[in-house]
Amino acid sequence: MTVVTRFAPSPTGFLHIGGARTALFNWLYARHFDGRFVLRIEDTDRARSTDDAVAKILDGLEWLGLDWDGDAVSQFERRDRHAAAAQRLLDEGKAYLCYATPEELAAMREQARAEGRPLRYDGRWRDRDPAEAPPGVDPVVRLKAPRTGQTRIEDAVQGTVTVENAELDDMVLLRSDGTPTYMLSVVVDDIDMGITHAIRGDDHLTNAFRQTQLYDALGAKPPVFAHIPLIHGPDGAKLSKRHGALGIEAYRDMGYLPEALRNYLLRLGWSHGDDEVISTDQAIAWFDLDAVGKSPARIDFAKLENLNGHYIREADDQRLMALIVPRLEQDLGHPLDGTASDRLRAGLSGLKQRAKTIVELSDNAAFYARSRPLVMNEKAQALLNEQARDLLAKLNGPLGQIEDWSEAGIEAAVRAFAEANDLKLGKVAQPLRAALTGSTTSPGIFEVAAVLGKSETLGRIDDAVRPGEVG
RNA sequence: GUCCCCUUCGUCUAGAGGCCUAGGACACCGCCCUUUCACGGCGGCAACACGGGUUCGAAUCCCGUAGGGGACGCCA
Repeated sequence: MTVVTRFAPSPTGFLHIGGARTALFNWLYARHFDGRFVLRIEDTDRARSTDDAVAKILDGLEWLGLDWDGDAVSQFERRDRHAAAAQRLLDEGKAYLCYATPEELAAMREQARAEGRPLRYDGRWRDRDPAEAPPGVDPVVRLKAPRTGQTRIEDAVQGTVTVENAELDDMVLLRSDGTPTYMLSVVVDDIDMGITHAIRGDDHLTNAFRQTQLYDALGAKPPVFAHIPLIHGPDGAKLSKRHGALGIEAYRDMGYLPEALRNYLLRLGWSHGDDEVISTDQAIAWFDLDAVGKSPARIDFAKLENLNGHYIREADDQRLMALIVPRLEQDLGHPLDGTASDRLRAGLSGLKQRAKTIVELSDNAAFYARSRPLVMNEKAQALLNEQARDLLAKLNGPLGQIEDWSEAGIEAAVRAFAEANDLKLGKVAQPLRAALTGSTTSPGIFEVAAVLGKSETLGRIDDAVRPGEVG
């Protein structure tokens, strides 16, 4: 039997980090078994679903590299199919009309809470004659769920979980306006779409019981359920906006690479021995549900950053250029010219060793793209005291004489200069770095000078030597 | 409140009765490399929630306690 998994987000917001991981697990599972991974938009709540949210979710999945098979299915468009299923259950006596009003139900819940009883519908219309229906009330359709015995699910992650049927009430299938509820839609769609494995957040575990009852009523076999633990914030509390329940596009904007996020999310709740850096191909080869943990995990940005740094170092230069150039152009306020692009390309391998995010990479690359005179940051300014400026002024002579303007040639000249003046290399290199980059940290300074070229290097040194005299 | 689930270093986790004086990774702290910052290398700090069992032997099995989480909608 072919494995069919699905990701079924409701388009009421962005694709958040938990949803992204759920999608990833479903995707990996399907790819591992050479099955299908389908996408279903759960848009039955018309008031809260927006096209914008759908677009954002699709974009997020694409960016993450999680491709789905076939077209995304709109659950709302299948509402007739869902309603028909409810009607069938009604005809078969497995469902009934309930005339309890929302106000009535709210009162029921409130009273139950006050009395310390479980909060559930008491089934008052379950066996009542519809002839007693109050006038002017549109009924909902409820499942006539079993009241005795137990419902059991064999969860691929959580194991066997059992609940007394007495704990469950009769769920609403069709609302009073005739539209299907989530519970009904999910089950009917999962059956119709041939879903074999429902991998989703642990918050759905209790839904799985009700859904199992519905499967029974519909005479269908439930899929394999796999409820994966939720992701918590760094403080252990439920993930909220201030933690990182951000849209996936926020992670992109913070400068994370999709493969880094995939790797990070994969390791959150899943493991393969001591392996940490796991390529997507390896993940597909190794992924299975039995290695998914049962307890919730906290999100840890430090680890994500570390992984991101790793993938930046591995990334192709061409690709990184495409990521940083737009950022730089925005920062600079103008398009980059050919010289700037050439310098970036030449300096990139040195830069990417030192960046943990694309934002950092772009910021650290800016000095290659900026034109003279450079703005110095505070530390660089402090470093360029009178003594350092004198030194740089003296250094310009030997640098100007260099024939072979290469990293090695420059290094040889600077080292000779330092030796001749009885200085440690650092005494010369740091002022030089400040002058050339406007900062006290950068890639190797000889590399920087080589990339900048002779005249730009000499010019930047001049600017630093006479800070007040330039524009 | 009711039901369900979870509990190994700060964090993510390895561990499926003896291989555990509990391993790895991130973070943190040293040292090395070094022109800075990174990378890399070496070393360090640091955990089986608690209490009872079962067993020759328990992080691993059972029971309880505590803590945490989730669900309880005509939301999904």
